[in-house]
Amino acid sequence: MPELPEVETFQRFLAQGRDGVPSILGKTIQGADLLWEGALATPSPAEFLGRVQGQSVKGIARRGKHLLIHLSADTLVLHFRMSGEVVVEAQTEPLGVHYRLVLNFAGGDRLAFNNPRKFGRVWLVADPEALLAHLGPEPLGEDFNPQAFYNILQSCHQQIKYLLLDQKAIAGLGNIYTDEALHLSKIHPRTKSDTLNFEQAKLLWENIRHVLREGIGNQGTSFDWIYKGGDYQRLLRVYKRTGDPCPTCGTPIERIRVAQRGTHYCPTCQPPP
DNA sequence: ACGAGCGCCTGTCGGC
DNA sequence: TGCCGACAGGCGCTCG
Repeated sequence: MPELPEVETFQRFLAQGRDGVPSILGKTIQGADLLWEGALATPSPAEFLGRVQGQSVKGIARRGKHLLIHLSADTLVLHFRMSGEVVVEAQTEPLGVHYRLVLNFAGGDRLAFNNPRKFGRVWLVADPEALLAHLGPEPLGEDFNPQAFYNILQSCHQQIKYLLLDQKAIAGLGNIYTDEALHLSKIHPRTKSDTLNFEQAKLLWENIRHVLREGIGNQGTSFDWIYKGGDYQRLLRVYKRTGDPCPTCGTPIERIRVAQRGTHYCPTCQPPP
Protein backbone atom coordinates (compact mmCIF):
# COMPACT_ATOMS: atom_id res chain seq x y z
CA MET A 1 0.00 0.00 0.00
CA PRO A 2 2.19 2.72 1.23
CA GLU A 3 2.58 5.29 -1.51
CA LEU A 4 3.98 8.77 -1.00
CA PRO A 5 1.15 10.15 1.20
CA GLU A 6 1.18 7.16 3.53
CA VAL A 7 4.97 7.22 3.92
CA GLU A 8 4.82 10.98 4.48
CA THR A 9 2.27 10.29 7.22
CA PHE A 10 4.66 7.77 8.82
CA GLN A 11 7.48 10.31 8.60
CA ARG A 12 5.46 13.00 10.39
CA PHE A 13 4.27 10.52 12.98
CA LEU A 14 7.80 9.43 13.85
CA ALA A 15 9.11 13.00 13.93
CA GLN A 16 6.23 14.64 15.79
CA GLY A 17 4.52 11.85 17.68
CA ARG A 18 0.79 11.24 17.66
CA ASP A 19 -2.03 10.72 20.17
CA GLY A 20 0.21 10.51 23.18
CA VAL A 21 2.81 8.43 21.35
CA PRO A 22 6.12 10.31 21.59
CA SER A 23 8.42 11.34 18.76
CA ILE A 24 11.40 9.03 18.33
CA LEU A 25 13.77 11.94 17.69
CA GLY A 26 16.72 11.83 20.07
CA LYS A 27 16.05 8.31 21.27
CA THR A 28 19.00 5.93 21.57
CA ILE A 29 18.89 2.37 20.26
CA GLN A 30 19.79 -0.13 22.95
CA GLY A 31 19.27 -3.19 20.80
CA ALA A 32 17.40 -4.61 17.86
CA ASP A 33 15.47 -7.79 17.08
CA LEU A 34 15.46 -9.04 13.51
CA LEU A 35 12.36 -11.22 13.46
CA TRP A 36 12.57 -12.16 9.78
CA GLU A 37 16.00 -12.09 8.17
CA GLY A 38 14.60 -11.62 4.68
CA ALA A 39 13.55 -8.09 5.60
CA LEU A 40 17.17 -6.96 5.85
CA ALA A 41 18.64 -6.07 2.47
CA THR A 42 21.99 -4.90 3.83
CA PRO A 43 24.26 -5.42 5.76
CA SER A 44 24.37 -8.94 7.25
CA PRO A 45 22.21 -9.55 10.34
CA ALA A 46 25.26 -9.78 12.60
CA GLU A 47 26.75 -6.55 11.31
CA PHE A 48 23.40 -4.80 11.46
CA LEU A 49 22.74 -5.68 15.09
CA GLY A 50 26.21 -4.59 16.12
CA ARG A 51 26.13 -1.37 14.15
CA VAL A 52 22.75 0.10 15.17
CA GLN A 53 23.35 -0.44 18.86
CA GLY A 54 24.20 2.81 20.59
CA GLN A 55 23.20 5.06 17.69
CA SER A 56 20.51 7.66 18.29
CA VAL A 57 17.82 9.09 16.04
CA LYS A 58 18.91 12.40 14.53
CA GLY A 59 16.20 12.95 11.93
CA ILE A 60 13.34 11.47 9.92
CA ALA A 61 12.85 12.00 6.20
CA ARG A 62 11.12 10.59 3.14
CA ARG A 63 12.30 10.05 -0.43
CA GLY A 64 9.64 8.69 -2.78
CA LYS A 65 8.13 5.73 -0.96
CA HIS A 66 11.25 5.25 1.19
CA LEU A 67 11.23 6.22 4.86
CA LEU A 68 14.63 7.42 6.11
CA ILE A 69 15.66 7.33 9.76
CA HIS A 70 18.90 9.24 10.14
CA LEU A 71 21.03 7.87 12.97
CA SER A 72 24.27 9.12 14.54
CA ALA A 73 26.48 7.43 11.94
CA ASP A 74 24.20 5.61 9.52
CA THR A 75 20.79 5.90 7.92
CA LEU A 76 18.10 3.25 8.23
CA VAL A 77 16.02 3.11 5.05
CA LEU A 78 12.62 1.38 5.05
CA HIS A 79 10.49 0.41 2.06
CA PHE A 80 7.10 -1.20 2.70
CA ARG A 81 6.19 -2.38 -0.82
CA MET A 82 2.62 -3.71 -0.68
CA SER A 83 1.75 -3.59 2.99
CA GLY A 84 2.58 -2.32 6.40
CA GLU A 85 3.45 0.58 8.64
CA VAL A 86 5.71 1.63 11.48
CA VAL A 87 4.57 1.18 15.07
CA VAL A 88 5.86 3.02 18.15
CA GLU A 89 4.88 1.52 21.48
CA ALA A 90 6.17 0.35 24.85
CA GLN A 91 8.46 -2.68 24.84
CA THR A 92 6.07 -4.32 27.26
CA GLU A 93 3.42 -4.64 24.53
CA PRO A 94 3.18 -8.07 22.86
CA LEU A 95 5.01 -8.29 19.52
CA GLY A 96 2.79 -7.99 16.46
CA VAL A 97 2.42 -11.12 14.35
CA HIS A 98 3.86 -9.36 11.28
CA TYR A 99 6.69 -7.41 12.89
CA ARG A 100 9.90 -8.03 10.90
CA LEU A 101 12.34 -5.72 12.69
CA VAL A 102 12.17 -4.04 16.09
CA LEU A 103 14.44 -1.32 17.48
CA ASN A 104 14.44 -1.08 21.25
CA PHE A 105 15.10 2.40 22.62
CA ALA A 106 16.55 3.41 25.95
CA GLY A 107 13.62 4.58 28.05
CA GLY A 108 11.34 1.66 27.23
CA ASP A 109 9.78 2.39 23.84
CA ARG A 110 10.31 0.49 20.61
CA LEU A 111 9.92 1.07 16.88
CA ALA A 112 8.53 -1.86 14.85
CA PHE A 113 8.64 -2.41 11.10
CA ASN A 114 5.30 -4.12 10.53
CA ASN A 115 5.16 -5.73 7.09
CA PRO A 116 2.56 -8.49 6.68
CA ARG A 117 3.41 -9.52 3.13
CA LYS A 118 7.19 -9.66 3.61
CA PHE A 119 7.82 -7.71 0.41
CA GLY A 120 9.28 -4.77 2.29
CA ARG A 121 12.99 -4.23 2.85
CA VAL A 122 15.31 -2.44 5.28
CA TRP A 123 18.78 -1.09 4.53
CA LEU A 124 21.36 0.26 6.98
CA VAL A 125 23.77 2.39 5.00
CA ALA A 126 26.31 5.13 5.60
CA ASP A 127 25.23 6.98 2.45
CA PRO A 128 21.54 6.83 1.52
CA GLU A 129 22.17 9.01 -1.54
CA ALA A 130 23.82 6.12 -3.33
CA LEU A 131 20.93 3.80 -2.51
CA LEU A 132 18.30 6.24 -3.75
CA ALA A 133 20.19 7.72 -6.69
CA HIS A 134 18.02 5.96 -9.28
CA LEU A 135 14.81 7.69 -8.14
CA GLY A 136 13.16 10.36 -10.23
CA PRO A 137 12.13 13.79 -8.90
CA GLU A 138 9.91 14.33 -5.88
CA PRO A 139 6.47 15.24 -7.23
CA LEU A 140 5.94 17.79 -4.44
CA GLY A 141 9.46 19.17 -4.72
CA GLU A 142 10.21 22.73 -5.79
CA ASP A 143 12.24 21.69 -8.82
CA PHE A 144 9.40 19.56 -10.16
CA ASN A 145 7.72 22.08 -12.45
CA PRO A 146 5.41 21.61 -15.46
CA GLN A 147 8.26 21.93 -17.95
CA ALA A 148 10.35 19.29 -16.16
CA PHE A 149 7.36 16.95 -16.13
CA TYR A 150 6.59 17.62 -19.79
CA ASN A 151 10.20 16.76 -20.65
CA ILE A 152 9.85 13.41 -18.85
CA LEU A 153 6.66 12.64 -20.78
CA GLN A 154 8.36 13.51 -24.06
CA SER A 155 11.43 11.41 -23.31
CA CYS A 156 9.74 8.10 -24.09
CA HIS A 157 6.75 6.47 -25.78
CA GLN A 158 5.23 4.52 -22.89
CA GLN A 159 1.65 4.25 -21.72
CA ILE A 160 1.19 7.13 -19.28
CA LYS A 161 0.19 4.88 -16.39
CA TYR A 162 3.29 2.76 -16.94
CA LEU A 163 5.45 5.85 -16.80
CA LEU A 164 3.81 7.33 -13.69
CA LEU A 165 4.39 4.06 -11.81
CA ASP A 166 8.07 4.01 -12.81
CA GLN A 167 9.98 5.32 -9.79
CA LYS A 168 12.93 6.23 -12.00
CA ALA A 169 10.67 8.71 -13.81
CA ILE A 170 8.81 10.15 -10.77
CA ALA A 171 9.26 8.97 -7.18
CA GLY A 172 6.31 8.16 -4.96
CA LEU A 173 3.27 7.45 -7.11
CA GLY A 174 1.54 4.07 -6.83
CA ASN A 175 -1.61 2.51 -8.19
CA ILE A 176 -4.12 4.57 -6.19
CA TYR A 177 -2.86 8.08 -6.76
CA THR A 178 -2.01 7.37 -10.41
CA ASP A 179 -5.60 6.37 -11.19
CA GLU A 180 -6.93 9.39 -9.30
CA ALA A 181 -4.63 11.89 -11.02
CA LEU A 182 -5.35 10.52 -14.50
CA HIS A 183 -9.10 10.70 -13.88
CA LEU A 184 -8.98 14.32 -12.71
CA SER A 185 -6.90 15.13 -15.79
CA LYS A 186 -9.29 13.31 -18.17
CA ILE A 187 -6.46 11.23 -19.59
CA HIS A 188 -6.89 7.56 -20.50
CA PRO A 189 -4.28 5.41 -18.70
CA ARG A 190 -3.12 3.83 -21.97
CA THR A 191 -2.37 7.17 -23.64
CA LYS A 192 1.22 7.30 -24.87
CA SER A 193 3.13 9.79 -22.76
CA ASP A 194 4.72 11.66 -25.67
CA THR A 195 1.37 12.32 -27.36
CA LEU A 196 0.27 14.63 -24.51
CA ASN A 197 0.68 18.33 -25.22
CA PHE A 198 2.09 20.85 -22.77
CA GLU A 199 -1.33 21.93 -21.50
CA GLN A 200 -2.30 18.32 -20.75
CA ALA A 201 1.05 17.73 -19.08
CA LYS A 202 0.59 20.81 -16.94
CA LEU A 203 -2.91 19.72 -15.91
CA LEU A 204 -1.64 16.25 -15.00
CA TRP A 205 1.25 17.83 -13.08
CA GLU A 206 -1.24 19.90 -11.06
CA ASN A 207 -3.50 16.96 -10.37
CA ILE A 208 -0.68 14.66 -9.29
CA ARG A 209 0.29 17.25 -6.69
CA HIS A 210 -3.36 17.82 -5.78
CA VAL A 211 -4.18 14.18 -5.04
CA LEU A 212 -0.91 13.67 -3.15
CA ARG A 213 -1.61 16.70 -0.96
CA GLU A 214 -5.20 15.55 -0.42
CA GLY A 215 -3.88 12.13 0.56
CA ILE A 216 -1.39 13.61 3.01
CA GLY A 217 -4.12 15.85 4.45
CA ASN A 218 -6.17 12.74 5.21
CA GLN A 219 -3.23 10.71 6.62
CA GLY A 220 -3.25 8.49 3.53
CA THR A 221 -5.57 5.78 2.26
CA SER A 222 -6.69 2.85 4.41
CA PHE A 223 -7.57 -0.54 3.03
CA ASP A 224 -8.67 -3.66 4.84
CA TRP A 225 -6.35 -4.91 7.52
CA ILE A 226 -3.13 -3.67 5.92
CA TYR A 227 -3.17 -0.04 7.04
CA LYS A 228 -5.95 1.57 9.04
CA GLY A 229 -4.65 5.00 9.86
CA GLY A 230 -5.94 7.06 6.93
CA ASP A 231 -9.20 8.51 5.67
CA TYR A 232 -8.54 9.21 2.00
CA GLN A 233 -10.36 6.05 0.84
CA ARG A 234 -13.62 7.93 1.48
CA LEU A 235 -12.66 10.58 -1.07
CA LEU A 236 -11.36 8.38 -3.89
CA ARG A 237 -13.09 9.14 -7.20
CA VAL A 238 -12.27 6.03 -9.24
CA TYR A 239 -9.89 3.73 -7.39
CA LYS A 240 -11.74 0.56 -6.30
CA ARG A 241 -15.03 2.16 -7.38
CA THR A 242 -15.79 -0.11 -10.33
CA GLY A 243 -19.45 0.30 -11.33
CA ASP A 244 -20.00 3.40 -9.19
CA PRO A 245 -21.02 6.59 -11.03
CA CYS A 246 -18.19 8.87 -12.09
CA PRO A 247 -18.32 11.91 -9.77
CA THR A 248 -17.95 14.16 -12.81
CA CYS A 249 -20.38 12.71 -15.38
CA GLY A 250 -22.19 9.75 -13.78
CA THR A 251 -20.90 7.09 -16.17
CA PRO A 252 -20.10 3.82 -14.33
CA ILE A 253 -16.39 3.50 -13.54
CA GLU A 254 -14.69 0.70 -15.44
CA ARG A 255 -11.77 -1.51 -14.46
CA ILE A 256 -9.14 -2.67 -16.94
CA ARG A 257 -5.60 -3.96 -16.70
CA VAL A 258 -2.73 -1.61 -17.50
CA ALA A 259 0.90 -2.25 -16.58
CA GLN A 260 -0.27 -5.50 -14.91
CA ARG A 261 -2.25 -3.45 -12.42
CA GLY A 262 -5.96 -3.11 -11.83
CA THR A 263 -6.81 0.26 -13.36
CA HIS A 264 -9.94 2.30 -12.73
CA TYR A 265 -11.17 5.03 -15.06
CA CYS A 266 -14.23 6.74 -16.50
CA PRO A 267 -14.81 5.70 -20.13
CA THR A 268 -16.58 9.01 -20.84
CA CYS A 269 -14.22 11.48 -19.15
CA GLN A 270 -11.13 9.53 -20.18
CA PRO A 271 -11.73 8.37 -23.77
CA PRO A 272 -9.22 5.92 -25.24
CA PRO A 273 -6.45 7.47 -27.31
C1' DA B 1 12.36 0.62 -26.20
C1' DC B 2 8.30 -1.29 -24.71
C1' DG B 3 5.52 -4.10 -22.02
C1' DA B 4 3.86 -8.76 -20.68
C1' DG B 5 4.72 -12.54 -17.41
C1' DC B 6 6.33 -14.10 -13.16
C1' DG B 7 8.01 -14.50 -8.42
C1' DC B 8 8.09 -12.93 -3.84
C1' DC B 9 4.35 -13.46 0.63
C1' DT B 10 0.07 -13.31 3.56
C1' DG B 11 -4.56 -12.70 3.85
C1' DT B 12 -9.48 -11.84 2.30
C1' DC B 13 -13.32 -12.63 -0.42
C1' DG B 14 -16.57 -14.71 -3.66
C1' DG B 15 -18.17 -18.72 -6.14
C1' DC B 16 -19.40 -23.35 -6.14
C1' DT C 1 -19.26 -25.29 5.82
C1' DG C 2 -15.12 -25.81 3.23
C1' DC C 3 -12.20 -25.71 -0.64
C1' DC C 4 -10.04 -23.15 -4.50
C1' DG C 5 -8.89 -19.57 -7.27
C1' DA C 6 -8.62 -14.59 -7.95
C1' DC C 7 -6.95 -10.62 -6.24
C1' DA C 8 -4.33 -7.01 -3.40
C1' DG C 9 -1.03 -0.55 -1.92
C1' DG C 10 5.41 -2.84 -5.39
C1' DC C 11 9.16 -3.87 -7.88
C1' DG C 12 13.02 -6.45 -10.01
C1' DC C 13 13.96 -9.73 -13.35
C1' DT C 14 13.56 -12.18 -17.92
C1' DC C 15 12.06 -12.50 -22.44
C1' DG C 16 10.04 -11.59 -27.07
